[in-house]
Amino acid sequence: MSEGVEWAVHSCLNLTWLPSGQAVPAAKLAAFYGLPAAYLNKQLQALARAGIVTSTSGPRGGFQLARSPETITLLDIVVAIEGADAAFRCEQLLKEGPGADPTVDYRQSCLVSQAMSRADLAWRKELAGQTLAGLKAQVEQRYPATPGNTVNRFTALRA
Amino acid sequence: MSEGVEWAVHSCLNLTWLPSGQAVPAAKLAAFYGLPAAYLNKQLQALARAGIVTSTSGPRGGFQLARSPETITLLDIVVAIEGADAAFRCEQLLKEGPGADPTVDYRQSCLVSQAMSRADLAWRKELAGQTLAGLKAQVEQRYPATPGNTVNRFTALRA
DNA sequence: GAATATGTACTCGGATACACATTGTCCGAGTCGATGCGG
DNA sequence: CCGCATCGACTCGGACAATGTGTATCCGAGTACATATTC
Repeated sequence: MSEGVEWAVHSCLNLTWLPSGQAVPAAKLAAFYGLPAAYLNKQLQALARAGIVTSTSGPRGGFQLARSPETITLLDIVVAIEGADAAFRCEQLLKEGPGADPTVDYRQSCLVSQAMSRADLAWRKELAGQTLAGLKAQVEQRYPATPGNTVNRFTALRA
Repeated sequence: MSEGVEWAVHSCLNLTWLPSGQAVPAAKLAAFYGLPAAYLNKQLQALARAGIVTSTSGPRGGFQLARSPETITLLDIVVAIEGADAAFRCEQLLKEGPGADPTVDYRQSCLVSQAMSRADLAWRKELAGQTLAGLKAQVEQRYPATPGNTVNRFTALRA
């Protein structure tokens, strides 16, 4: 899986602690973890295309969450970065096998493909069950200093 | 995910229908689906290293299942080809964040990492629940002609 | 003093290189079976 | 006829290229703010 997923999730989480309506430039989100700014920008663009964040140009511009953290799941973020395709893609080998029917879509009927799809579905279900708001709550309960630390660092980067 | 996984699963499944003790060369397993022989051979080597199949050199040599299909899961095959690493690998971004503790292993304590691990675990659990024997039984029930067709094609390839 | 035109700095966005992993190919080491020879 | 040495063909195994995807970077288009100018 692409490394950008991790960056995107942590960056979105950081955005949840900032006052609503405030945009943060990619450069600051990147500096927060010492990441390459231009490349993180690319990932944020993907999040913007997926409707997870909104982007604003010019001074005082940047990125902010497009909707409430309760409505953003980890799956949303992963799909935005990695694409919607399943990890296992059936190439329909059975089309070349004995007793093959050219009219059949083996992505549906192949039992191997079905088993892989079930696993993929279980994975997606687990990710879809975690919202950004839920994650935020967990962090705040376990590490109460995090929200304050985060805001402080962002203001410090303002220099 | 690597395409070799699909090839490996189908090839292993084909092996379950052949008489026990009979080795099949990689060239025939590849010809069965019209795959590049040398590259499939590479994947079969990985299965051999993982103890899923055994390899025999020389005439009448080839590959055969190393153990009973009841003891071979889809997860075993996927791990043999793809490696044991999880799809999401935590790079411990939090080490660069505010309030970071250098002695902490954030692959364990980071809640993002934990959520991703749970999803990965659900995926693995689903794959581990499917044995080669179970898959074989499903195919035989739904497509009773498959075992015969498979053996016939392999003997035809003997020419 | 207020409104407006202008300049400037800042931000995203896409186009452009680089690196690595996956995919694909090839040839050599080893092994088994067949064959021919000798007993 | 039987046993054995030799030969040959077949198979895996790892080393060697080609390709595609992910990673990283740079520069241009657009925007909002601040400033200077004019009424």
